Amino acid sequence: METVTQPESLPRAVRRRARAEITAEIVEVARRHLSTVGAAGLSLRAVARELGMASSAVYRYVASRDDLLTLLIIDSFDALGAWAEDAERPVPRERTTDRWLAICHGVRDWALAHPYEYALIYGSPVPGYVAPPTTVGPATRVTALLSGVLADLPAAPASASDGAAPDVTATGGAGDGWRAALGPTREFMPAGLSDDVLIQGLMAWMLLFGSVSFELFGHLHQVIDDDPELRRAFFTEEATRIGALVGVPAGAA
Amino acid sequence: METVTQPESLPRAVRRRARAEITAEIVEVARRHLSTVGAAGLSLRAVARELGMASSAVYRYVASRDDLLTLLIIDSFDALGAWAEDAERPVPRERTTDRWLAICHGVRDWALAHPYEYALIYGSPVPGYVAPPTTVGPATRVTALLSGVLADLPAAPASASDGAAPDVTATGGAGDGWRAALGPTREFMPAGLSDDVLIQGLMAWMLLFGSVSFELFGHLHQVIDDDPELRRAFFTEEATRIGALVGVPAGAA
DNA sequence: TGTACATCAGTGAACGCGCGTTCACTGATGTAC
DNA sequence: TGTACATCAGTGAACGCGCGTTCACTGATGTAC
Repeated sequence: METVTQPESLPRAVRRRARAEITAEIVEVARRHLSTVGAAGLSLRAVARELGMASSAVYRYVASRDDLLTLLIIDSFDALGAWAEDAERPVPRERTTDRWLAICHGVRDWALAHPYEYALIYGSPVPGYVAPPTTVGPATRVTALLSGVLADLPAAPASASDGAAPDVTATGGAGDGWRAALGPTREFMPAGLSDDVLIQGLMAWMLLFGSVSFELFGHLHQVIDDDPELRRAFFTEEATRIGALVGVPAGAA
Repeated sequence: METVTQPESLPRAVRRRARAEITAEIVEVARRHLSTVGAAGLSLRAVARELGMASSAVYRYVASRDDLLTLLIIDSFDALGAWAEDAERPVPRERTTDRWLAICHGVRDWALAHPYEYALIYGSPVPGYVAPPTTVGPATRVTALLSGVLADLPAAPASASDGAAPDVTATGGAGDGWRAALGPTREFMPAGLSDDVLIQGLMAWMLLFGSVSFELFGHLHQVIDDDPELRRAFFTEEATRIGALVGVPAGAA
């Protein structure tokens, strides 16, 4: 009766599930610790202590401190991506401006609610830590959302038509090296997009995260009013203008 | 003969100079350590060790580890500011485009040459550390340079004339809160600038540092070609387009 | 010119702490014959 | 149904390390009378 490739015995499956649950609990506690102590101060022992287990026991679930960091990074990228997706989902597909704003605000709201996780993924690299390739997938979820909106724009996205600056395309003497630099981006983007669209898109992406980082890391202190409502209004205006850089119409859709 | 307010005895002055020299040496060593170990890992004991003095001796010069961090932060802002100033200085005043590019490249070059100092001032905040007001002055040097260029633009800076997107000024329904949020900025800028000019300037500023941060913190991996020359060309194009956002002409001046 | 005193850079030991990781082990649970 | 074996979560002690900060002190140098 036993087939040759019996898939997995039941007790083994139970154990595996338990493993996964405890690993999740470890990551969860680590995430909380991150919020008080930062990435560099994160300690396996402290996590174990809070979970009431011997520090050595954690090594059954996590290979090393760096491994735990990796789990946290993936988790954070995923949480941010999911949050932004949730923010966009209820908006009807044709309301591209509102979708764009929803995504931008989604990123900012998540960052404000999870400042240390945001700093973990968009702040200074942890010295001595190298992110493994496992982390790149989750990192692209927001990018995918943003370019999804651009793909749904009615007219030719950006280029000479709307808000974007068209006459800048030809560089002032510096040459065309920047076009070659776009190589890796072109791999991941739908074919046929002009260099101009690509670089404007990248700049919009960097400006979005640059703005959120500046706000979160305190560089808007004594620059933009501290009042949360005003900050939000300022960001809305910013996000609108960022959208305009890539052809998202500014007026209400 | 002795006047009432004798200014300072010579030996006291000598001692003071010695103090300043040793303090500078401590900061210098700390800066080097920063490059291998990051802000969170910076250790007074390690610095003392390298200087060949007892760890307790450092406390004659520096009140605490946080105090040393503050010195490093001020130092870094100053170094970045000086570097950018040096980059702009040789460019003739009327060549505004070249000045703009020189400043942008100055920021980037310094950041690439001093990644950990850059991360110290523009990366994640160090948990538990609060920057004292002493640090704000040096932090504004680059900003001053950038707005200096804008002030020298021939026509009305930005607004409806050139590359910037003019029709975005009126927001799509979100209201005018963002104008109020500009309050602190208006204090530090020459009077008479429109809200539009201010917000575009802020966005240019954030995009400049956002771009440098993204490159330095590894977010351009698999996005922009790794080749340093191509990266530089890409940044030149970016800086040109950032300038266009605030009315810096794109063509060769 | 000489002596009592003040200043102050630097020492070295100590306090009390936390860390990552390894290792031999116990003991419960499942597996194969 | 029963027994020998394998798996594996979890323990607790240990290794070897580094940290920030304090404190009583030495000893050179300058100062005031």
